[in-house]
Amino acid sequence: MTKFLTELNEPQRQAVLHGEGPVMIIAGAGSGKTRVLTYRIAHLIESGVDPFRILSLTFTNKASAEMRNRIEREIGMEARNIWMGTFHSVFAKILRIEARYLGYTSDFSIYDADDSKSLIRSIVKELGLDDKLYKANVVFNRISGAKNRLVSADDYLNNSIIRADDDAAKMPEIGRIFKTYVVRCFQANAMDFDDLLFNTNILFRDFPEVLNKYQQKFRYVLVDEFQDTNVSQYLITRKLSAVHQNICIVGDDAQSIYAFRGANIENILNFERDFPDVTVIKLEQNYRSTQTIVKAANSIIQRNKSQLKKNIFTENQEGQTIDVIKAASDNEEGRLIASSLYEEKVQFGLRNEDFAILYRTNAQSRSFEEALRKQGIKYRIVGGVSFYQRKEIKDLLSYLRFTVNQQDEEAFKRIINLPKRGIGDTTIAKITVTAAENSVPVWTVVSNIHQYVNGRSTTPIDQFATLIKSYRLLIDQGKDAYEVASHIAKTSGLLKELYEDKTVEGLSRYENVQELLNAIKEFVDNEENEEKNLSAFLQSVSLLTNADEPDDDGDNDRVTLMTIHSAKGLEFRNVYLVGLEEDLFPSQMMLQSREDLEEERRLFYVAVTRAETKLTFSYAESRYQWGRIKMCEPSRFLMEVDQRYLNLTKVLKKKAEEERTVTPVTLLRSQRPKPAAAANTAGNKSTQATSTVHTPSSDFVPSDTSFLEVGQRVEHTKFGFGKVIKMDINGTDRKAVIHFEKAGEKTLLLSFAKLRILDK
DNA sequence: CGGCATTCAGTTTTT
DNA sequence: CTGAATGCCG
Repeated sequence: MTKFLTELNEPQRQAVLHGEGPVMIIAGAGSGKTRVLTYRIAHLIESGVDPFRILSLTFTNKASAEMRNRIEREIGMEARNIWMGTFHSVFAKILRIEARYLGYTSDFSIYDADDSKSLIRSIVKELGLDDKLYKANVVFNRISGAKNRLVSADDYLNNSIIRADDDAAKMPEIGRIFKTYVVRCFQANAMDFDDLLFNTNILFRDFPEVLNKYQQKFRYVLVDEFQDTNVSQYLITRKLSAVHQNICIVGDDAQSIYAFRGANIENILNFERDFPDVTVIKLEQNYRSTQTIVKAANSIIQRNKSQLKKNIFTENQEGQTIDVIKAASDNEEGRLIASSLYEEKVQFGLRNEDFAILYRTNAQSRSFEEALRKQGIKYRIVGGVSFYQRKEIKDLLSYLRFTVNQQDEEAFKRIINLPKRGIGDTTIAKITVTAAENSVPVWTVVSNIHQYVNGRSTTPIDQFATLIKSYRLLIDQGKDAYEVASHIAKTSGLLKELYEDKTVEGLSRYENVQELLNAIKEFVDNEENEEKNLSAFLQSVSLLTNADEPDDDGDNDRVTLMTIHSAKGLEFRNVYLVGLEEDLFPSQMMLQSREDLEEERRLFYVAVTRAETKLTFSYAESRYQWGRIKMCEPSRFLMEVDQRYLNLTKVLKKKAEEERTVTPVTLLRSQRPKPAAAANTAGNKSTQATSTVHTPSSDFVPSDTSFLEVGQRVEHTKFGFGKVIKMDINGTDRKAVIHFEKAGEKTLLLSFAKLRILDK
């Protein structure tokens, strides 16, 4: 026990050894937070606390698995018994146990975002509202936001401020949709992600005996990544620790990047108010990164107005400056990064797993995949389209879900006519509407179809009902998840349909379904799982996320490609932070307010602080999007970093290769002429040439997104006016052939930095 | 009802 | 460009 205490610095030791009472640990990036949490839990258990009475909440399954492993290494198998997991998984578990209090059964389904949106779409249609106006995405976000603030549908309808807001957005009926949505979820015996937290709050609010049970049970509550909790989550933890007062929260306000999901930095402030005798410990020494990286990171984050005061420092070496790579296109960016990575690997004898490529959006992975594959560098993508989101997987899972929970309307809608059995949209709508009108689950209508729909061809529906009943029987006979699932896959016709599809995609879909069946087999064979039934499997699977997928083979020496969001909590020797272009990062959609910009800046901070030894930035001047080329400007964040820590040599080197169409290297932004002025210039040679006024970034006025396409009139600072006559967008790189009037000849342009797009 | 053609919107990040 | 949603016809 004492052995690891010597490895710790003073505040770390204090955090580990802190006994009873609330404690808040403000842990800067790279300050050994996970180690402190691990040791703290190990210490608690070694000093006699029953692992069953420790609740440890994290944000990702990965983080919790990681911590469990590390604790196991310290104290052995007892670690298994700690209540440890994500908020969603832990409270889903509790809700299963206590489901009857809320009128649910323990077999309730969990709706993912797709299910929720699909339900919202049906409701909008049923209420006769305009689906152009009430977009599923928007409505879903409103509802989700409300639930995360613990605003129920009734509260929503009664709140004049919210209603005024909706009226202003010309969507006065959102409250009604919300209300209907809640009723329908309940009838379907289903909860969405937000309900898992919302309903836990309801459970603890309305049933004090249940709350008391868990308050007594959990003597110690620990919350990691506290800066990312929303109100709903905070209230749960506050209630749970109200008796013992042993709550330990760990977080870093500078790394709060989930405000879009309802995370609330104010929770940290609320915490000090709600637990006045809290001990605050700050971990400020960074053990991860070089001086340069830490200082660069500080220079970024200090621009944010809202932040807790702390001083992150390191005693590590100074290290290299941050390379900046400029590429003409997203494909070139891929190639430059791949070759830089290769050089670095050879020069320093590194392994693939020492590298990470981080980007803002999942869609950016493509060019890096291509380039790495060409270089023969193995990589792994975290995120993207999740295995469990694939159509064929969701289809089989829907069969399983519906067999377990026959009230599950969304699962029903997926499978009722799959494979085709002659039941069309009209019939399906009739069934769901009838169910809603009579306030009964869909299954009641389906299994008694003659009572509800008279006349024609109800036979396919009867057959479907019989089929499901036969599946249900297997569960009631006590068959395990694998037995039931493989029987369903074989007899439902799903597998057969895929098997007969001999296209490449069809083959891979077939394999995917087999893979799911394998996963179920593994689940059943796993000794650690007490329950082997289908319900237990579905429960475990519904909260998995794309970051939790197993590595496909044993080869872990791979470069990691992922979004910055998924990189939180991780560290790599070398980090490439790519796609540093205005509107992409910071995201255009984020630039509504100062708070939004600050969140993007924290995201940038998170990315930078993932790097241990070497950091490289890159950006592209043009990007392929929706079959067109989009011009890009360097991100304002590149200019916000203290320039002393940047190394622009790579940019300069590129300049030599790139010949005639090169932008100045200085990280200044060229101001775009106002659209009105641009219209006048079009086709008028006598107008003065493009004035590229260089101004500091703070003066930057966001321009309209500009696109290049065939027929587009353009102006180049050197070649004058021109017109795009051909675009090669299928090759490895995008090229545009442009006819310039002044030059009198066709010119192949690879770089578009000095090209101005004129209005049509 | 099912199949085919056409239109249209969409890419922020994740539990 | 792609995938989803809509519309039309047999």
